[in-house]
Amino acid sequence: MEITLSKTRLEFIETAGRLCQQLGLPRSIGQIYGLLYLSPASLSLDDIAEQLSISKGSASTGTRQLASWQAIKQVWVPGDRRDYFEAVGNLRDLLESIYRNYFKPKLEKGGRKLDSLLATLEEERQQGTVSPTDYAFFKERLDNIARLEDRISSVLPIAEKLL
Amino acid sequence: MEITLSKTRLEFIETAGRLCQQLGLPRSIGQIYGLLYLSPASLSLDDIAEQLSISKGSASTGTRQLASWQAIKQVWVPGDRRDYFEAVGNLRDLLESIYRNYFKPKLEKGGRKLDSLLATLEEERQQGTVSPTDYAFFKERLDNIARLEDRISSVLPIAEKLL
DNA sequence: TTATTCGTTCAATCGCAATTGAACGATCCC
DNA sequence: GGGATCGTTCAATTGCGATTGAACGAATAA
Repeated sequence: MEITLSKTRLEFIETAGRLCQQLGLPRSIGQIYGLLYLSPASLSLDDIAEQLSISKGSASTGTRQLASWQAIKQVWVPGDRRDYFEAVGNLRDLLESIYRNYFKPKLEKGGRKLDSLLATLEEERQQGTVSPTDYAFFKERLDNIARLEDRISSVLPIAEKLL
Repeated sequence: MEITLSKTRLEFIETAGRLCQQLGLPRSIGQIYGLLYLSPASLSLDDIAEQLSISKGSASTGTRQLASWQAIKQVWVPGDRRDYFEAVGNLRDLLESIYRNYFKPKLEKGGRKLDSLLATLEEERQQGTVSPTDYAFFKERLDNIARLEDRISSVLPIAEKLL
């Protein structure tokens, strides 16, 4: 397959790559998604590696990551044993998937961590490791976080629906 | 000033540091905010550097960054020419500030980038660099992103208020 | 004035995670 | 069967950005 990327696609790929980088994700992942998002036809691993000038290893790792987030999907091309990929075009669904598979678990984990911190704090209070005034201060600040987390957890799904 | 950090504070600092790291921010910034958030008294630059075992340079850079986000504020201690810092306890306000100073500019910048991409696409269409079918495909996909961005821009402020 | 004590800056260093690329097993074709 | 073409893995490398620490200017104290 011999394709020259138009200027629009090149810029888009670059932007997507930088976006991922700023989010702390591998740049290649953004590039792969960007390439696929603006691809009328589905692409094989070798297509991706070639067009982006990245190693096949990176392409393999990146596509698997993206597929696990349901940002791209594997499509079967009859008569070809290669894996082909295409981007999930519905960004609304993608966002929903990211929330469910990424944010929500993180929030829940944060909540558990907070509970454990409050437990340690109680422990320290009983042992007298913290002064009563310090205890009161810590307790209030941790409770503040807990309250915010609860509100976020209840608002996010609503915001999701509003989209 | 000679303080021993309680277990609760130590764990909190560690957690805040890792949270920042996962968000692609310097770990030290999370640690500084964590330390200040659970500090009944305001702390000087040297206090921070010592308690966290980081260099004064890092402490200086980190505090300035956090102050620019209005996550911490400088407080004046009469008779002391050192800078003292304390965390802004109201996380609700902090979130609002982060949205206004960080997310919103990013969204606007993204919108401008998208406009420029659409412009190059039109250009390419006129030059005949892209086939009509490719053009249609690209156009639709880019428009999808634009629509999502618009919805996000209008929903986020609402979600903000719901918190 | 000189000597300290601040905070900041920035070149050098370091650490981490992304990326590479060769080796590998699996699958398909002949 | 053998050879070619897949995708995956993982140790080695690389690149980037966080961190350090010494140098610096400014402000204060002696």
